[in-house]
Amino acid sequence: MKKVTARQHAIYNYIKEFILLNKFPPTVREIGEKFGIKSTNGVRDALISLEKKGLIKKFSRQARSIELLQSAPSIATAAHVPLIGRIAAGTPILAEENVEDTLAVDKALLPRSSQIFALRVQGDSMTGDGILNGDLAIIRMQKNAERGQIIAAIIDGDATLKHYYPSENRIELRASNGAYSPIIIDEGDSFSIAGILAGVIRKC
Amino acid sequence: MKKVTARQHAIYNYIKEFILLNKFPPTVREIGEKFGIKSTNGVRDALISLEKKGLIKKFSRQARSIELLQSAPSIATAAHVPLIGRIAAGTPILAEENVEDTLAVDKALLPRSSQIFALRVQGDSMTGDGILNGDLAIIRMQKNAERGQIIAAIIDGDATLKHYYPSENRIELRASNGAYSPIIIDEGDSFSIAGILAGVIRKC
DNA sequence: TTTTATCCTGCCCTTTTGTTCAGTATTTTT
DNA sequence: AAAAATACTGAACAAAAGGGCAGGATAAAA
Repeated sequence: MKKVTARQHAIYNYIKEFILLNKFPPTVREIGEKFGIKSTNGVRDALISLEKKGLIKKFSRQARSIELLQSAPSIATAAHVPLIGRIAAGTPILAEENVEDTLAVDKALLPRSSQIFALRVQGDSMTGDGILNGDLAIIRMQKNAERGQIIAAIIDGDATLKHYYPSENRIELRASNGAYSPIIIDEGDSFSIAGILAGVIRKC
Repeated sequence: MKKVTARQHAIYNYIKEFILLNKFPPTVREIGEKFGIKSTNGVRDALISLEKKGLIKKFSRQARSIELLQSAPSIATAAHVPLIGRIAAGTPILAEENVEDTLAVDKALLPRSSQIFALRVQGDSMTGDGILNGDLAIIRMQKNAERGQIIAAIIDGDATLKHYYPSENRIELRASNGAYSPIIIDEGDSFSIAGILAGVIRKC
């Protein structure tokens, strides 16, 4: 029980191709037919070997239950995040009516274990941070932020990106483009933090 | 036979989840068990409806052979582009030894029907265009460019992003950060256009 | 109201499919 | 050389799984 033999590898590859083509794994007999193995037990031996070597997983007595272990890379790398358009008054951000579309993003670019959404940037107030008009901002949902971080702020139902500078009794939201003056949020104003900036995606 | 009923949708969703979890579709009985349907025929009716409505495909008399049709978006919206590290001398850009990783990108962000790769931006010479150090630049492969476009240029095996300004007997590659002077390429210098900028992805 | 579709039960049948047992020949390890 | 793993045949078995028939109760559409 050392290496994967050529035969075993061929069988493994066939299973892989079969799944790619059919979306479900082949039966023992289908494999046997492909390789001219007349006894189901011949295939069985190969499958047991492949399982011992950690290439596949079989679920006992279940039809078409071969699972490939080594080769998971295909789909797993992309996550789908909702693209938020306008935020309807009184609705949570991720409410269905706010979702304009979904966007595939590589998981490596996202923080794990938190809710994420995307927002289309309007205006050039954040060009100083390399965020241009029309960019998609990836936002990690959270209710609080640290001083200076770039946050997605909800002001009167509109979402904007700004640097967060809180003080005693008011919050200052600063742009990174010198042409814009800070927005001052006083107590009682309609304001909330939707999340903090986790990434930017641009189509040129 | 019009809309998908709530029940049918629930069953469809269960199949979807099951596949996600197990990598292979459930049996008729497994579905029935989940929903408290005691007769396989109860499930069968639902599956026949779902098939009529084009949501699934069943292969007759084959175990675990339900295939989801509508829910292709999960894969279809993402494309995998190679992330190019250093470009080994004399190799084509997409040669395997140059590929550092692969990156999932939403197809909507990519130009169709052309070869695409990604490049990690080194340095801050293009901050004027909102391209920061460490950003991933999405490049559409092509050998020529128009004046002023942002290109990925290969100079002595290294790839850089610059604005392309050709003239009679030399090429000027301009940065968009004022602190950098243009690079002048004379005839005979090792230079080639790898492609033009098609997008930017940043992780904050 | 009549028809059609949905969503079931219950029972039975047939096919599909995984498993097991008893061997055999060959190759690889130890 | 002996032991272990590979790579099968062949037959038989039992469980798993899909399909069919005969309804029934509701709900939705015509």
